[in-house]
Amino acid sequence: MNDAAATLARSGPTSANIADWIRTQIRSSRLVPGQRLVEVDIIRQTGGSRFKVREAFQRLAAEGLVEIEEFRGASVRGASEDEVRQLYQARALLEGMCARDFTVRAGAEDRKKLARLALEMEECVDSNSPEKFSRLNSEWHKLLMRGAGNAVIEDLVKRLSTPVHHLLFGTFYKGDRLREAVEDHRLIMDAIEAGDPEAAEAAMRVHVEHGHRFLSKLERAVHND
Amino acid sequence: MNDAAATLARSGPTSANIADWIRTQIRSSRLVPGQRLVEVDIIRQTGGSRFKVREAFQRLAAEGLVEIEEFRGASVRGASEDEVRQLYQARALLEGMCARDFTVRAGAEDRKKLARLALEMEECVDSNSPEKFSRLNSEWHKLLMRGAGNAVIEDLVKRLSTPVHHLLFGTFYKGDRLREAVEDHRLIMDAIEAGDPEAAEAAMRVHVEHGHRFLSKLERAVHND
DNA sequence: AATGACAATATTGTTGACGATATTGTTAAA
DNA sequence: TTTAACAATATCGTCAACAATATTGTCATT
Repeated sequence: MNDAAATLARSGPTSANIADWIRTQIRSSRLVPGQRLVEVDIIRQTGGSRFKVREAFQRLAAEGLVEIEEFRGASVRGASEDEVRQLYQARALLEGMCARDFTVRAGAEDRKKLARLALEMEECVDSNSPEKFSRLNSEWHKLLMRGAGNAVIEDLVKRLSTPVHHLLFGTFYKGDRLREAVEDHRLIMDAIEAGDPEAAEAAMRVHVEHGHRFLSKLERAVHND
Repeated sequence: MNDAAATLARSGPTSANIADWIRTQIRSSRLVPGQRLVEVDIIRQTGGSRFKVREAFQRLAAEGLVEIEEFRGASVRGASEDEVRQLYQARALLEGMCARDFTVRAGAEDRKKLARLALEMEECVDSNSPEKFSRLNSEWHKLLMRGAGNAVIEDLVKRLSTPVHHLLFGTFYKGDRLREAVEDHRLIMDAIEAGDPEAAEAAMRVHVEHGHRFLSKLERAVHND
């Protein structure tokens, strides 16, 4: 039994576990922006103590995911359209840099793994399995950043991504978007394999910008319900 | 009396105040990497309650500024050479983008303010006042990002900067570095005033990279003591 | 029925006490 | 003198009770 499991067994989830749980709820839009996070509810659903729940709130507040008001507790913070734009611009720059670095610096194993992930994702389009695609996609982006030797950037991008991913879950991934993403990935992989860092960076920027556009369209569609 | 002051008066500093205080201590290297942050000490020095101090720790941990180990509490987290490299690369990209956006989007007042700040900083070189220079410099960078309409990026860059600024304080700012920075700023201002966003972005990247080199030199010098 | 004052409840903020763990100091044996 | 075992202290993690505030419900008045 590892440490985490041991801790879990003797005294319920840790504050980090609870924070993760909340993050997941937000990403899957079981918790929507503006919604209040009542301590007792979280306690019931996670089994954590009140103290740990509050610690989790603090961490999430520092990440900008929730907002804490005096005597009103924590609530899910939504991002405005302009904030989303800035976040995606930042991502485009940072991931673009990673694509460039990966082209130059990555080891042989990471290159192979990245190619294999891309292939698996292509298969997901045919078999129409958006959840698997979503998971592989996260893996792919993470591997690209870490393989480029930029773990700090990876962490940063993760933080940037959380507050806007509440729409990109499960059934929302339609066939068109999947095909577009696969096409983008192929361009990036080609550039990497050709050893062309400039092209890899440019292609990655385009890819992230595509994601932004797709999200904007989605939000407009939801808004016009 | 504003809200913050009122709160302060009736019940001591808030957890955000304490977090700020700790951040300042770290930046001014009164707290150095590896050093443990003993709760009682912080309580004595800030007047906050233990609960609030711990909340502050959680926030700082989420920002990556301190590390929390079980039963050993919080300690200041130092950045490795490679982490510093990644942080500066991210800054170069993000601030470069802001310089570009400022050139295109900034209002007339912000442009004027930015130019005035740059002038004041030039005077600081002659009068040899590094603390004032440092303050104005922060102002200048902040204004550039906010004037570009990228407040989220500004916040992000602030977080990126904190863990590495412990050396760039007070007397470390030598005349050479000041002159170099002023020269960089002048190039950036020229590009902005000429309405050349590409040049502004490029000049800003160079400027940040200069800052990185300077810091590296400093660390090597300190290390060889 | 609509509105405002007031009470009841729900929720959060704060404090203090207690147990758990790490760190330091002490002593005795090799 | 050095080291290992043990005790003492310092520090941290957790919890439960209480205080402060917000929210909701009720009732009388218009």
